[in-house]
Amino acid sequence: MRTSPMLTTATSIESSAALNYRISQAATLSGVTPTNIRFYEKEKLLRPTLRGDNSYRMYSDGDVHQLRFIRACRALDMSLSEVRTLLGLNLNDKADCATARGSLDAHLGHVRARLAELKALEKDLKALRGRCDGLDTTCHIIEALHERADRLPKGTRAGSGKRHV
Amino acid sequence: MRTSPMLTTATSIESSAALNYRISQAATLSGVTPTNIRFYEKEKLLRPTLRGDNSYRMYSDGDVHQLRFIRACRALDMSLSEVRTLLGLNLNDKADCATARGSLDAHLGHVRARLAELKALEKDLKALRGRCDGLDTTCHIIEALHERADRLPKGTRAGSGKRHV
DNA sequence: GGAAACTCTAAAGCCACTTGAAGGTCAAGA
DNA sequence: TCTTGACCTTCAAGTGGCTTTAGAGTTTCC
Repeated sequence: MRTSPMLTTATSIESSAALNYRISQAATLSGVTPTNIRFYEKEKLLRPTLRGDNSYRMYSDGDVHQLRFIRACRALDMSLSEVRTLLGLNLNDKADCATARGSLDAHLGHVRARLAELKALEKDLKALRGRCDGLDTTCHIIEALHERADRLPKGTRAGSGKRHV
Repeated sequence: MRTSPMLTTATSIESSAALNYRISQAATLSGVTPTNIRFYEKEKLLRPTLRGDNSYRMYSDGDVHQLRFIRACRALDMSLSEVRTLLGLNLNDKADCATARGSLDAHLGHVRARLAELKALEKDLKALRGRCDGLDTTCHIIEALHERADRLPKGTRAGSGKRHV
């Protein structure tokens, strides 16, 4: 990786912030892959990126910060739409603060719900696993799975396509 | 829902098991939606379904059991490919039993890993939430999120697209 | 001047479904 | 007989958050 590349002049730019980085440098600085940066742009988590003469995307320190902000939110497992909301909020606006708190509360609720599901799941799987040590002539795991199929209540539907551990 | 429909004769069928149900009846009995049954067929979790003269799919009690078996596995959050494996296993085969145990152990491992992640996440979110009650002039949640962005280590990548609470 | 390393775009693949469109089949009622 | 509407059929596209692939242009280094 080059440490101080020759930059093409970014002609289409008037703004004050210096556009010092090409996409892979922004990637290194932010910890978000180039492909993923383009994806975030497409998803409007980043402003339409300014381009140099060669049509290469150019990024400022502010852009890098924003990418890191997105990464911090994603590390908290927030959805991109939650992140989009958070990105637009003003630090000193009471209403925006309420929005942030609401968003966080909702997210925390989801996390706790999933946590409860997974705990129940672990218990269930552990019990199932405990039934079989492979020494017997019949496999008590497969057996129990078939018994389960017969006992299944009407209501319990299969997963809704979100999760998968 | 009709309780005893006039069945079209299933001409293309020699097998012994009676094909008593149309798709929506199989759906009711198994708790898997008709659309989802067709999807499972496409994904080869069900044999190519036998058809009546009108090309309607027809199901036996064994098919219904198999659907419920799939549902039981999905309720344990197994992937369709894990389910596919499990479906082919013989109750009285030592090797198959080892396969079942291996599959379950791996799955349990995934669940536990995710559980650990989510626990850490909850703690983190709780701490973040605790920073702000909305009474101050600046929002300490938004603030903390931006600080986090600046402190983020290089390595920690955003989610890999599997989860989301 | 040539090769490597970057950049670009657009499209498809992943998982487990769900939704929608456009049409065929069948039993009951007017 | 004709219509209504509840079922059934197929194929395609949408969901989320990416990754991967293909094909082509640009820059940098030797």
